[in-house]
Amino acid sequence: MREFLRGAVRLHILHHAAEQEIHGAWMTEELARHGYAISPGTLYPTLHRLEADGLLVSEQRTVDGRVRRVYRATEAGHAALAEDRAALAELAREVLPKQS
Amino acid sequence: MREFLRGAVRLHILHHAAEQEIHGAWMTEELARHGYAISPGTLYPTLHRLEADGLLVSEQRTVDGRVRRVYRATEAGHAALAEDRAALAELAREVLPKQS
DNA sequence: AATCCGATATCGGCTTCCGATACTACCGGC
DNA sequence: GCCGGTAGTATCGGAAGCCGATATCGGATT
Repeated sequence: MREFLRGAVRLHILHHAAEQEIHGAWMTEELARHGYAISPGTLYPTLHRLEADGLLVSEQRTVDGRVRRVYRATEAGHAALAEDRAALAELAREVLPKQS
Repeated sequence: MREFLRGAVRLHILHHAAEQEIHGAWMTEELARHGYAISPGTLYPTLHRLEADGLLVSEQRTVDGRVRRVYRATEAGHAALAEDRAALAELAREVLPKQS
Protein backbone atom coordinates (compact mmCIF):
# COMPACT_ATOMS: atom_id res chain seq x y z
CA MET A 1 0.00 0.00 0.00
CA ARG A 2 1.23 3.40 -0.91
CA GLU A 3 1.02 6.33 1.47
CA PHE A 4 -0.22 9.72 0.43
CA LEU A 5 2.07 9.96 -2.55
CA ARG A 6 -0.78 10.75 -4.83
CA GLY A 7 -1.89 13.74 -2.84
CA ALA A 8 1.67 14.88 -2.29
CA VAL A 9 2.30 14.85 -6.01
CA ARG A 10 -0.84 16.81 -6.69
CA LEU A 11 0.08 19.32 -4.03
CA HIS A 12 3.60 19.76 -5.33
CA ILE A 13 2.36 20.24 -8.84
CA LEU A 14 -0.16 22.87 -7.86
CA HIS A 15 2.31 24.48 -5.50
CA HIS A 16 4.89 25.00 -8.21
CA ALA A 17 2.51 25.68 -11.05
CA ALA A 18 1.02 28.44 -8.93
CA GLU A 19 4.20 30.45 -8.91
CA GLN A 20 6.01 29.54 -12.09
CA GLU A 21 5.73 27.61 -15.28
CA ILE A 22 6.46 23.95 -14.93
CA HIS A 23 6.84 21.09 -17.33
CA GLY A 24 6.77 17.35 -16.93
CA ALA A 25 10.45 16.56 -16.91
CA TRP A 26 11.26 19.36 -14.50
CA MET A 27 8.48 18.26 -12.20
CA THR A 28 9.86 14.73 -12.25
CA GLU A 29 13.23 16.04 -11.08
CA GLU A 30 11.72 18.30 -8.48
CA LEU A 31 9.70 15.45 -7.01
CA ALA A 32 12.70 13.14 -7.07
CA ARG A 33 14.63 15.83 -5.19
CA HIS A 34 12.05 15.49 -2.43
CA GLY A 35 12.13 11.74 -2.46
CA TYR A 36 9.11 11.08 -4.61
CA ALA A 37 9.84 8.76 -7.49
CA ILE A 38 7.09 9.17 -10.01
CA SER A 39 6.95 7.38 -13.31
CA PRO A 40 5.94 9.10 -16.52
CA GLY A 41 3.00 6.74 -16.71
CA THR A 42 1.68 8.39 -13.58
CA LEU A 43 2.84 11.95 -14.01
CA TYR A 44 1.56 12.73 -17.48
CA PRO A 45 -1.91 11.33 -16.97
CA THR A 46 -2.01 13.30 -13.72
CA LEU A 47 -1.12 16.53 -15.50
CA HIS A 48 -3.73 15.83 -18.14
CA ARG A 49 -6.29 15.19 -15.48
CA LEU A 50 -5.51 18.40 -13.64
CA GLU A 51 -5.85 20.26 -16.89
CA ALA A 52 -9.09 18.50 -17.77
CA ASP A 53 -10.37 19.50 -14.34
CA GLY A 54 -9.52 23.10 -15.11
CA LEU A 55 -6.83 23.47 -12.47
CA LEU A 56 -3.99 23.88 -14.94
CA VAL A 57 -3.63 25.31 -18.39
CA SER A 58 -0.92 24.22 -20.75
CA GLU A 59 0.79 25.59 -23.78
CA GLN A 60 3.26 24.09 -26.14
CA ARG A 61 6.54 25.92 -26.13
CA THR A 62 9.92 25.49 -27.74
CA VAL A 63 12.91 25.99 -25.46
CA ASP A 64 16.43 25.49 -26.74
CA GLY A 65 15.01 23.71 -29.72
CA ARG A 66 13.11 21.31 -27.48
CA VAL A 67 9.36 21.14 -27.43
CA ARG A 68 7.83 21.34 -24.00
CA ARG A 69 4.35 21.52 -22.67
CA VAL A 70 4.39 24.10 -19.93
CA TYR A 71 1.71 24.37 -17.29
CA ARG A 72 0.47 27.11 -15.05
CA ALA A 73 -2.20 27.04 -12.37
CA THR A 74 -5.54 28.60 -13.20
CA GLU A 75 -7.61 30.52 -10.73
CA ALA A 76 -9.38 27.30 -9.86
CA GLY A 77 -5.95 25.74 -9.47
CA HIS A 78 -5.00 28.35 -6.90
CA ALA A 79 -8.24 27.71 -5.08
CA ALA A 80 -7.68 23.96 -5.13
CA LEU A 81 -4.17 24.52 -3.82
CA ALA A 82 -5.49 26.58 -0.95
CA GLU A 83 -8.01 23.89 -0.12
CA ASP A 84 -5.44 21.15 -0.26
CA ARG A 85 -3.11 23.14 1.94
CA ALA A 86 -5.86 23.63 4.47
CA ALA A 87 -6.63 19.92 4.43
CA LEU A 88 -2.96 19.12 4.86
CA ALA A 89 -2.59 21.56 7.73
CA GLU A 90 -5.58 20.07 9.46
CA LEU A 91 -4.30 16.57 8.97
CA ALA A 92 -0.96 17.60 10.39
CA ARG A 93 -2.64 19.18 13.37
CA GLU A 94 -4.57 16.00 14.00
CA VAL A 95 -1.95 13.33 13.77
CA LEU A 96 1.33 15.12 14.34
CA PRO A 97 2.60 15.24 17.90
CA LYS A 98 3.17 18.69 19.42
CA GLN A 99 5.25 20.48 16.90
CA SER A 100 8.00 22.52 15.43
CA MET B 1 -9.28 13.17 -8.75
CA ARG B 2 -9.11 12.55 -5.08
CA GLU B 3 -6.65 14.36 -2.84
CA PHE B 4 -4.66 12.57 -0.17
CA LEU B 5 -7.68 10.98 1.41
CA ARG B 6 -6.18 7.57 1.11
CA GLY B 7 -3.06 8.50 3.03
CA ALA B 8 -5.04 10.48 5.57
CA VAL B 9 -7.22 7.50 6.29
CA ARG B 10 -4.24 5.24 6.69
CA LEU B 11 -2.61 7.72 9.00
CA HIS B 12 -5.70 8.14 11.12
CA ILE B 13 -6.13 4.41 11.43
CA LEU B 14 -2.55 3.82 12.49
CA HIS B 15 -2.67 6.85 14.75
CA HIS B 16 -5.63 5.58 16.70
CA ALA B 17 -4.79 1.89 16.56
CA ALA B 18 -1.44 2.77 18.08
CA GLU B 19 -2.97 4.00 21.29
CA GLN B 20 -6.20 2.13 21.68
CA GLU B 21 -8.32 -0.60 20.24
CA ILE B 22 -10.35 0.46 17.28
CA HIS B 23 -13.04 -1.15 15.20
CA GLY B 24 -14.50 -0.40 11.81
CA ALA B 25 -17.68 1.38 12.76
CA TRP B 26 -15.94 3.54 15.31
CA MET B 27 -13.24 4.43 12.81
CA THR B 28 -15.92 5.43 10.32
CA GLU B 29 -17.39 7.83 12.86
CA GLU B 30 -14.04 9.19 13.87
CA LEU B 31 -13.10 9.89 10.27
CA ALA B 32 -16.47 11.46 9.59
CA ARG B 33 -15.90 13.69 12.60
CA HIS B 34 -12.82 14.99 10.82
CA GLY B 35 -14.57 15.44 7.53
CA TYR B 36 -13.55 12.23 5.84
CA ALA B 37 -16.49 10.30 4.47
CA ILE B 38 -15.30 6.78 3.88
CA SER B 39 -17.48 4.00 2.60
CA PRO B 40 -17.39 0.50 4.08
CA GLY B 41 -16.28 -0.72 0.68
CA THR B 42 -13.10 1.26 1.19
CA LEU B 43 -12.60 1.00 4.92
CA TYR B 44 -12.82 -2.73 5.44
CA PRO B 45 -10.53 -3.70 2.59
CA THR B 46 -8.11 -1.09 3.91
CA LEU B 47 -8.14 -2.63 7.38
CA HIS B 48 -7.63 -6.07 5.88
CA ARG B 49 -4.73 -4.80 3.85
CA LEU B 50 -3.09 -3.18 6.83
CA GLU B 51 -3.46 -6.43 8.72
CA ALA B 52 -2.15 -8.48 5.79
CA ASP B 53 0.83 -6.15 5.70
CA GLY B 54 1.46 -6.85 9.36
CA LEU B 55 0.75 -3.34 10.58
CA LEU B 56 -2.37 -4.28 12.51
CA VAL B 57 -3.58 -7.34 14.36
CA SER B 58 -7.22 -8.08 14.88
CA GLU B 59 -9.31 -10.11 17.20
CA GLN B 60 -12.99 -10.86 17.31
CA ARG B 61 -14.65 -9.56 20.40
CA THR B 62 -18.17 -9.35 21.76
CA VAL B 63 -19.21 -6.04 23.25
CA ASP B 64 -22.73 -5.46 24.50
CA GLY B 65 -23.79 -8.56 22.70
CA ARG B 66 -22.39 -7.22 19.43
CA VAL B 67 -19.54 -8.84 17.57
CA ARG B 68 -16.72 -6.54 16.66
CA ARG B 69 -13.36 -7.02 15.08
CA VAL B 70 -10.98 -4.90 17.07
CA TYR B 71 -7.59 -3.82 15.78
CA ARG B 72 -4.39 -2.72 17.39
CA ALA B 73 -1.16 -1.56 15.80
CA THR B 74 1.74 -3.97 15.79
CA GLU B 75 5.32 -2.95 16.26
CA ALA B 76 5.62 -2.63 12.51
CA GLY B 77 2.47 -0.56 12.62
CA HIS B 78 4.08 1.86 15.05
CA ALA B 79 7.11 2.08 12.81
CA ALA B 80 4.97 2.71 9.75
CA LEU B 81 3.11 5.39 11.66
CA ALA B 82 6.36 7.10 12.55
CA GLU B 83 7.46 6.98 8.92
CA ASP B 84 4.17 8.33 7.67
CA ARG B 85 4.27 11.11 10.23
CA ALA B 86 7.76 12.05 9.13
CA ALA B 87 6.66 12.09 5.50
CA LEU B 88 3.68 14.22 6.40
CA ALA B 89 5.79 16.65 8.37
CA GLU B 90 8.21 17.00 5.50
CA LEU B 91 5.41 17.54 3.04
CA ALA B 92 3.93 20.18 5.30
CA ARG B 93 7.28 21.88 5.58
CA GLU B 94 7.62 21.93 1.82
CA VAL B 95 4.28 23.21 0.67
CA LEU B 96 2.81 24.97 3.65
CA PRO B 97 3.45 28.71 3.85
CA LYS B 98 5.12 29.96 7.02
CA GLN B 99 2.87 28.76 9.75
CA SER B 100 -0.14 28.78 12.00
C1' DA C 1 -37.55 -19.63 15.40
C1' DA C 2 -38.37 -15.37 13.20
C1' DT C 3 -36.95 -10.88 13.13
C1' DC C 4 -34.19 -6.98 14.06
C1' DC C 5 -29.87 -4.58 14.43
C1' DG C 6 -25.04 -3.29 14.71
C1' DA C 7 -21.17 -4.54 12.40
C1' DT C 8 -18.41 -6.62 8.98
C1' DA C 9 -17.70 -8.58 4.35
C1' DT C 10 -17.97 -8.89 -0.60
C1' DC C 11 -19.18 -7.73 -5.48
C1' DG C 12 -18.84 -5.16 -9.84
C1' DG C 13 -17.83 -1.34 -12.45
C1' DC C 14 -14.97 2.24 -12.73
C1' DT C 15 -10.75 5.06 -11.99
C1' DT C 16 -5.99 5.28 -11.09
C1' DC C 17 -1.28 3.49 -10.89
C1' DC C 18 2.97 2.69 -13.14
C1' DG C 19 6.70 0.22 -15.78
C1' DA C 20 7.66 -0.32 -20.40
C1' DT C 21 7.53 1.19 -24.72
C1' DA C 22 6.64 4.29 -28.48
C1' DC C 23 6.42 8.61 -30.53
C1' DT C 24 7.94 13.46 -31.82
C1' DA C 25 11.00 17.10 -32.82
C1' DC C 26 15.24 19.03 -32.87
C1' DC C 27 20.28 18.66 -32.87
C1' DG C 28 25.22 17.72 -34.54
C1' DG C 29 28.28 15.12 -37.38
C1' DC C 30 29.48 13.84 -41.52
C1' DG D 1 20.19 16.11 -46.21
C1' DC D 2 20.38 11.39 -43.91
C1' DC D 3 21.45 9.17 -39.12
C1' DG D 4 21.74 8.46 -34.55
C1' DG D 5 21.22 10.75 -30.21
C1' DT D 6 18.53 12.96 -26.94
C1' DA D 7 14.98 15.58 -24.34
C1' DG D 8 10.42 15.50 -23.63
C1' DT D 9 5.84 13.80 -23.99
C1' DA D 10 2.34 10.27 -24.78
C1' DT D 11 0.16 5.75 -24.60
C1' DC D 12 -0.69 0.82 -23.50
C1' DG D 13 -2.12 -2.88 -20.57
C1' DG D 14 -2.27 -5.36 -16.43
C1' DA D 15 -2.73 -4.75 -11.64
C1' DA D 16 -4.50 -2.37 -7.64
C1' DG D 17 -7.65 0.60 -5.26
C1' DC D 18 -12.13 3.05 -4.71
C1' DC D 19 -16.83 2.93 -3.33
C1' DG D 20 -21.97 2.40 -3.49
C1' DA D 21 -24.89 -1.32 -3.02
C1' DT D 22 -25.87 -5.44 -1.33
C1' DA D 23 -25.17 -9.54 1.40
C1' DT D 24 -23.88 -11.92 5.52
C1' DC D 25 -23.16 -12.81 10.41
C1' DG D 26 -24.08 -13.31 15.31
C1' DG D 27 -26.24 -12.05 19.34
C1' DA D 28 -30.72 -10.06 21.43
C1' DT D 29 -35.55 -9.68 21.78
C1' DT D 30 -39.98 -11.37 21.61
